[in-house]
Amino acid sequence: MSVTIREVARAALVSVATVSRVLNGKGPVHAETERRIRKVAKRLHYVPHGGARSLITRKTHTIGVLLPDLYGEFFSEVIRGIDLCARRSGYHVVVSSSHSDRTETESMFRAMRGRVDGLIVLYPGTRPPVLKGNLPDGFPVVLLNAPRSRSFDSLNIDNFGGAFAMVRHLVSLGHKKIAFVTGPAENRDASERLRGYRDAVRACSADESKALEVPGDFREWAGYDACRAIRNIRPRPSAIFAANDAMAIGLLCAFREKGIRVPEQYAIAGFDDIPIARYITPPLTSVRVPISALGERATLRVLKAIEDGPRHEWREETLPTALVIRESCGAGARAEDPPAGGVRRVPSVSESHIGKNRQRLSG
Amino acid sequence: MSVTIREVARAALVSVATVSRVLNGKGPVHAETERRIRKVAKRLHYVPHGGARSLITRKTHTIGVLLPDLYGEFFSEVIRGIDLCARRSGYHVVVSSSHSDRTETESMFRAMRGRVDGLIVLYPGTRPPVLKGNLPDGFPVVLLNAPRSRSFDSLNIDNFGGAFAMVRHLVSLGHKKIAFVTGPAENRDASERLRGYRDAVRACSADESKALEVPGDFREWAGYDACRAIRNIRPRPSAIFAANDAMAIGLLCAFREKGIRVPEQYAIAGFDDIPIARYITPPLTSVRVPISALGERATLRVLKAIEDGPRHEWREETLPTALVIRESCGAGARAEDPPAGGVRRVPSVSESHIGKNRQRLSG
DNA sequence: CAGAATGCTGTAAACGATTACAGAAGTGCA
DNA sequence: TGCACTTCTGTAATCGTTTACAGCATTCTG
Repeated sequence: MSVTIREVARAALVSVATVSRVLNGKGPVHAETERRIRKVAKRLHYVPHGGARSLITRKTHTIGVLLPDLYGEFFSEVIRGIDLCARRSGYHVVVSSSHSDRTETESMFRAMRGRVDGLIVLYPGTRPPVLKGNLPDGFPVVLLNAPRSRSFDSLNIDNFGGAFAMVRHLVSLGHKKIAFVTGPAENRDASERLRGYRDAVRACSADESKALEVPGDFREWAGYDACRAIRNIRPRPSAIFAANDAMAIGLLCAFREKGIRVPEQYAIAGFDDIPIARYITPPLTSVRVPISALGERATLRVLKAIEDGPRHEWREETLPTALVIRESCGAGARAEDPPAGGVRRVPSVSESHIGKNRQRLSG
Repeated sequence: MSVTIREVARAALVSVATVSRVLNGKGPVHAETERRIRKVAKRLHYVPHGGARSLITRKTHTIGVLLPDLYGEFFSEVIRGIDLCARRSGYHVVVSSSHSDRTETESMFRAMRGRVDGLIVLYPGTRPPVLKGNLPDGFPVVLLNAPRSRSFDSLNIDNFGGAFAMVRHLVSLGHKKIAFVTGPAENRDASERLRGYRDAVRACSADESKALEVPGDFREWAGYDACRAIRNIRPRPSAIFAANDAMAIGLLCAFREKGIRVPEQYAIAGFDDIPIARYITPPLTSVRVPISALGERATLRVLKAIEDGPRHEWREETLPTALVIRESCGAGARAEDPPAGGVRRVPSVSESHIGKNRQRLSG
């Protein structure tokens, strides 16, 4: 069906070795022969078979990314970070997403064998998929968002610290009763943020109470829904910290419908600092998360693991988050926000690249 | 380095053929032998080499997706559609993203050879990358968002129709002067939406004027920025149609800061109907785009092309968009919006699955 | 009991590339 | 002319699988 190196060789009246040499630019080849081979290859639309090639070279120059079934901005942003970083080192990236259960993820590990040189794996929930046994021993893997492990590189975002800092900030504004809208129970980001909230409430001697914790699931409507539950809390909280921006936005929407003023009646804060956070009403106080930096760091580590081979040493790393204060919590620091059109991200290696070529397509 | 089928065979005291037969479940193998082989394979952490396997079977059971350097919700949503659909047919999906220039994209085509059975390609700009010559002849390819072509399957979203319908709607509300905030010039969605706007303005005999077209680039701050330009337009428009929701949100933000009321002073409409569109202030009138359906259709077509082989016939298809009317344009149809937590998407094959397993992770 | 059918296993040839090695042809030098 | 060296090219092994074919036991059938 598709043309092979052998057919090119035959048409150019040379051996496959010579064709290979020309196409890879190694070994001396007569100029005239080279010209002829290139012409034939182009005419026949010859494209080398990557699988066959990597079989013998034992290199795919590709790294794989395994993601759970997630959505939203995070997805594209982390892949962007990975992609840009990998490309700088001449690597391709393949992504496989939407793995909801263990079996699926494990089958994906196996499918990656022989197709990638290393793997970046974003942990889906609390239960880790089985890595050993589904990958060759010593295969380079970087775990994102994973509990600490002795046998793999791992990389985390400081969800705990971000949540802690936000609560401390709210307390510093005079809030004593701070409600918290949680994320989904099985989600690690969510549970770390909850932990940060709880520890900070205790540390800052704000009011502790299970009644202040309202269940959510990271989606807009969960925040919208939480409105009712929050208004029933007695004594009444003065601030609400949502475990992510989407829920904070849902909450704002519900308050507006009820005629409740933010931040006058309730201070509201989110987490993630998604791009629109500063454009909504009122601009949302949030915690900035270095998503594309996460992708970059992960890539650097997996490339290093590939380079180091079996002598690679596993490490754990945590990326810091940062408070972004806007009007929704009443601190009204609109001036601190970078000007429209300016930098609105944490500095990162790719900062200068961002916004140069990327385009928004249908949202 | 990593264990091969030969080592498993040696350790289990059988031939490679028998190991292969056991692991693929074909051919009769003595129960005792099978047990032994499985045990050894597990003990040695044997994972078959996908490249080698597909070399001989001529099947990768994988489809590739090539995306330009884009971001936002669209990215994850289209991949989701593809992934779910592919999985139902037992296919894996690999994505390669962030290709900004032609050379890069073409090198990616070549890298995919021998690693995927078919390709879904989202067109980056107006200039198509060269497909022939970078892929074997007759390779199954589905083009997304591409100009009509005789030699490939192609799939489009009805940007033109959506924009047209929105303008007609605004006119029906009594607006005569409708400003339009454009997307980036090289973007095809953007230019189709602009074309829809222009044609509709003419068809509905609203006021035509180049002055009503304000340049944008699909990002929030472009909408924010457009505020100034729009306020300088004389005579003053009464409605503003932004080429996507992100810009509409930026615009809303700028108006709020200036104390300008929406929809009283300006009616505003967006395009895409991103999830938060209904949660902002005021809820945003928009055009719903069947993103994941786009992914699904594309997958079905590429799978069909793979199945059909050389006898496959190329087709072109356009997916409809739909008006979603909310408060930002003054038609105040809040009641038409589905209730919070309910279905908020166009029906699609995967509708029932959505929201079951997906999780939002850090935004 | 002969011959066929069945069940299990091994040998070896692919798949499409890369590359070590060797050989052929040409050149330079004594 | 003979030898070494360079330049170019071809042969064949190799990567890790799958699978057609063959071979050997064993069981069935008439």
